[in-house]
Amino acid sequence: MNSFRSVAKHPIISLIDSGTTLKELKQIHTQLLLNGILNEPHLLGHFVANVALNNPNNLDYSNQVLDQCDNPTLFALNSMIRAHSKSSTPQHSFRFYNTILQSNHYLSPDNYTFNFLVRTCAQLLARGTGPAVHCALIKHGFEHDPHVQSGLVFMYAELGCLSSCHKVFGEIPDPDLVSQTAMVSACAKCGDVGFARELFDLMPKRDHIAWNAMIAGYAQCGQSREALSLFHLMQMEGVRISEVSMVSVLSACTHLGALDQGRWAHAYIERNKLRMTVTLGTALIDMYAKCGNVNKAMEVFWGMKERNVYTWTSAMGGLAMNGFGDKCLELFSLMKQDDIPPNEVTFVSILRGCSVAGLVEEGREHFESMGKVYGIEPKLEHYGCMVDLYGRAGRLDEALNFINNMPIKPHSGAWGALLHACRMYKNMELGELASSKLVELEDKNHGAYVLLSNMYADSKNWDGVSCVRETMKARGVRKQPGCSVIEVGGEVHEFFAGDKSHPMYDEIEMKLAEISKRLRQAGYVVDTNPVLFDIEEEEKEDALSKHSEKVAIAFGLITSKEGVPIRIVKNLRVCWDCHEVTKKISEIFNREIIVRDRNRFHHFKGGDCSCKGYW
DNA sequence: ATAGGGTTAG
Repeated sequence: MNSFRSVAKHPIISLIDSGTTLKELKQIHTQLLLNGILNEPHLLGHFVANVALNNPNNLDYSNQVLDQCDNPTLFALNSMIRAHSKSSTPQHSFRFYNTILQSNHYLSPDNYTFNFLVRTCAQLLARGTGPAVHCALIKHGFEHDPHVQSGLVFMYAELGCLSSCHKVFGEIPDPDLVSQTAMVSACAKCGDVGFARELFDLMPKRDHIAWNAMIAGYAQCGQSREALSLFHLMQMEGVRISEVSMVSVLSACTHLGALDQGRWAHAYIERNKLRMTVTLGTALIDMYAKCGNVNKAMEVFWGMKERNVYTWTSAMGGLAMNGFGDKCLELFSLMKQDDIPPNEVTFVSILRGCSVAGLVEEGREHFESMGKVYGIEPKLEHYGCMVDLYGRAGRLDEALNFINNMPIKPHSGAWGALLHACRMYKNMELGELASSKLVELEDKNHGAYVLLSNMYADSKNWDGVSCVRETMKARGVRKQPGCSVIEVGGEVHEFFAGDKSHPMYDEIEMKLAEISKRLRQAGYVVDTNPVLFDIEEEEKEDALSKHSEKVAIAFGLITSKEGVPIRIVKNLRVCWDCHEVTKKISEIFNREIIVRDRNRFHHFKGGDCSCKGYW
């Protein structure tokens, strides 16, 4: 019917285009060889491009085909650079670039070549090569090509060079929607979300991609509330909402611990039949797991048709964070059966799983296997996990020994993990060492001081406590204010320690008094040790009852119905007393309380906590 | 015959 619109295609081109998988393309290749057709450079170029672009993760075959050709076309070589720029081996792009350069002017790179090459550099995070490619493309006269320009903005953003982004963008005489969006995204990626917003507001036209870029920018900078409110504005303006928008929305909910809004987002996705991509599924898993609903996270996980390394790693990390170390390791076995190769992030999840399950030997084996089996060099994070693994198991000497034998300089994370273990296992001597090492590395690390002071307080060494206090004062180190958030009725309420500004504060105070009373009636004695400073007992009891999570829990008890779990997200680790008190509250008020602290989850129920006393 | 902007795990 619409044949009048179709353009006559070369029959061989049609044949080549009919194949997408390697198997199909190999059959087509045989056919073409038999007919001697591949001597025609244009057709060979088209074939190579088709093979490479349809199979960016398996480029051996396209390489072989290209090798059979004496004089590959620029089109074929550009296609190879393009395919490699998106592959797991982007560095090979340069081989084809060199082929072009060494062809004795038979070929010369064009705007396509440089556009793909710039994207390769972005992918590689090539801080040295990126600017060199930029120089080369200027020499060849392509710096004013709009595709190349937006590519450069993208590349410099990936390299974290915001000033170069500004320079390139500033030289675009009349930036269009696409380059403006690239710049919005670049500024946000480099942390200047304020400027990104200014640009966004100044854009004469904004399509749904521009909105997505801005919302993602807020989400990536940790400005989750702004991300959500901009999303609501987007809805009101009637802009098209896609699965890409929802990934950022879910990410914002994850960081806020806003389970209700996350559930709403999930329902929205289903109601509007948005495409359940791997990325979106992974964002859902992460949201449910980090909002404390690990069962739902796994339900989504098992429901997915396709899973990539992000999906597996998120699910494993979620299980570990919620205390299901054994389940995390089971999942790793299945991941291997599925032939998904783990990466360095996966090993962070694995080691955390071993740590919460107390599986020291197994953790050590996984750590060893990183380099030996997978060719992944352990990084600082992994060393930190290992110290935590030994420390949590109470094997403090081995933890110290591990630190002392690290091939790279131990970072604050390693000493911090040791210090934490020292507090849990009350090893003052090692704790003092770990704390001093931590301070040596970061003299403003408040955790180093607070933990040490708490250790002194644990052993009633009040001189030690005041000594730490003096040092902190002298060095201008301030304790990070504790902050807990709780979502009620789709709204996120924030409580800072000691802050009385909440409109319902009087009611909260009454609830806190009731909690204290019922705890005392149940025979619970408030432990005054964890307070940082040596203050009067009376005040201590009061100060303790004002830790932000207790205020949030009191608020939760007032505002939510019986039987509904109370979910809190805290910016610091839970203190010992709050942990004990929350256990008791969960029993006395018969309420499940789920606290996500800086490190992991605590599911309090019936007087017990899922962390079993170690966190 | 090829190209540009938005999304996930530590």
